[in-house]
Amino acid sequence: MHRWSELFIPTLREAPADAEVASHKLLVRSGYIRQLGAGIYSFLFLGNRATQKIMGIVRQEMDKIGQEFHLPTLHPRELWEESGRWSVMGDNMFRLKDRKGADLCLGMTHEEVMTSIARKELRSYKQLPQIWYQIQTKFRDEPRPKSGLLRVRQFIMKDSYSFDMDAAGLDVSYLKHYDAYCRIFDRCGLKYMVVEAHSGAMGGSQSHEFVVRTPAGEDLIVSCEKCNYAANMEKATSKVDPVEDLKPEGDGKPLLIHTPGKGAIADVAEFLKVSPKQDIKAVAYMAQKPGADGKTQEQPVVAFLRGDHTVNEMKLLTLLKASDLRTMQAEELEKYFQGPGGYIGPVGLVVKPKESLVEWDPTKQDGDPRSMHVVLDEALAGRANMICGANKLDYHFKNVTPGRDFQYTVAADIRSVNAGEDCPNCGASLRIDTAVEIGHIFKLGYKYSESMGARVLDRNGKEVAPIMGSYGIGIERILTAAVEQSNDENGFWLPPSIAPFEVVVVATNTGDDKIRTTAEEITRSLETAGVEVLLDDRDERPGVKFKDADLVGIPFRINVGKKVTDDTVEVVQRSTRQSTDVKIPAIREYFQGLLPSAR
RNA sequence: CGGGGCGUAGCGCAGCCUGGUAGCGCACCUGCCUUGGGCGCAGGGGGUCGUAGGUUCAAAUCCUAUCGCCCCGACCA
Repeated sequence: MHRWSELFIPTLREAPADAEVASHKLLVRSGYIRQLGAGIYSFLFLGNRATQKIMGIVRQEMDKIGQEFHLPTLHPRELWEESGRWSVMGDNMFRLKDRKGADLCLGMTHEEVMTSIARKELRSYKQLPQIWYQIQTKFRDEPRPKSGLLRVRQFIMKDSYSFDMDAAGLDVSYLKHYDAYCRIFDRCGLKYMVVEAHSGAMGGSQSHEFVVRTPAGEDLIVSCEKCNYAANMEKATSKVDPVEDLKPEGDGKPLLIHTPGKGAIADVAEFLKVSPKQDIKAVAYMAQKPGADGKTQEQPVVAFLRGDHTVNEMKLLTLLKASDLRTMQAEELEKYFQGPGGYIGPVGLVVKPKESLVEWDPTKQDGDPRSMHVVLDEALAGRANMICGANKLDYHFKNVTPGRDFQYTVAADIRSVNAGEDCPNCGASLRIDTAVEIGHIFKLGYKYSESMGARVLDRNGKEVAPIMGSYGIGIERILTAAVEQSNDENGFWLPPSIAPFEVVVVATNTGDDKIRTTAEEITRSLETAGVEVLLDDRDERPGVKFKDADLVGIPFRINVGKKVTDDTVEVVQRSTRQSTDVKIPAIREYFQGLLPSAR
């Protein structure tokens, strides 16, 4: 029997001053967690019970599709060099040396370890497919840990990896995960969304994020008000609203006009009495990518968008197969555009051919040192007679038509979606919300199997690399998201499936023998019926116990009080505050009817 | 890494500007009292004022350095 009087449940009347988001304040106040350092938390009794229950659900559902391993946290440098991520991960990876001076790191994720097992052991197509998973602590040296458990440097993650013979097999493994994740998050009682996600500059073809909407979240999610379209900001698109082009002036050729001091889109548009939608916005970058020698390679890129749109740098990175972007310095603008910032434009540039996007080799010069990638946002395709910078201080062009007056390397979707734009599927309005990412599934492709030399023989005796997927779930984030979605000023309530206890029995007056013994009997009776019960038998005033019961996330409370003389107790549902009188002999049956559906 | 803020008892804070006995609320301990929403009364314990150096007769307070934590931004396959 779990007696509150004998347990360590350090509840606080006030939240720590440095807690900002609801889940952080409440998890600390309720005695679930305590902070040890920036982004490092201890889980106390209640917190541990909740996370253990979450892991139990994850394990049950994952066991239906895969096999659980337990892999090392400590990884040798050589392993990560094989995949190239020893350098790619940069400062986000915790690194250390052993006594002999050998480099090690703490695992951020386990593609390398899993692949190293696969390459040693998997020999034949007959052994595939495989799905291997683990529930393990991961380490990431976040530049800025924040928001309690939402962004931390050490956290528990369920991560799994699939190995298949071909893309069709990967589809099956991917779908198995998709379904398992839905079951897991359903069972955890979360109101989640599945969104299309950016699949990364490192390759990979398809990806979904599982997210929970909350103001505390850091992900931006675009979703349709009407249909089921949903995607994260890095991936989302919208229908381009039609714009009526300006009429050509003069002979219709680009016309140089004096626009003194009007370097910003808004100023130019106002000066010329047109909408920013008639302007071409230019953003010039140096795209970066680590070279084979570990040094950063750079090449120039300019993006052209409609004046009222903004660049989605993640889309641009993906398009360019680059790892980083930085905006051009003044002298670089001068070099490539012969013009100052605010007045750069597409006319007269030296455009790299489309093939150069695939052959990412900035060291290879194609004659003209001014040549660069010119990326046109698709919203500009088909437009005519636009306004743009003339690559000359205080001058713009009118009458500029893409394709006629300037060429470009490629036209693609590189803009960010704005709230209220039209859904690409159904045309209804799009909304943007913040959300917490709780799970991510990802088609990896051949990146790791190829770079690390995993090979199996196919049916024809030919050696092929297995195709991989990787799939993650943040255990603590499930708890955090659950708290974020169900709390008030008095505390929070968890679904019974992940709450540390399903019921808290409050003996309102422990000085009263009848009340105390009845509370104990009810607790024992429910426990034998398989209900997880916490008995609050502390010698405290009722108010103290009610406040604590409201605080600590337990979904049901039984008040054992004066009504025992009537053979009656109150059952209070934390989420609604609804109280029901139940006869004591019927209490067990009452919860047996209530809980299974709520679990 | 850039900008801002904060380190004083377990938690929340005051004191610092203007140097001189370290304080308040909650929590904790003892006793009494009370028992349906953090009850009341009385008594009590607990702090090298983040750390190191400096200035001074004297430093929580002024100066310097350093460490830690929080927030905004950058960053976040």
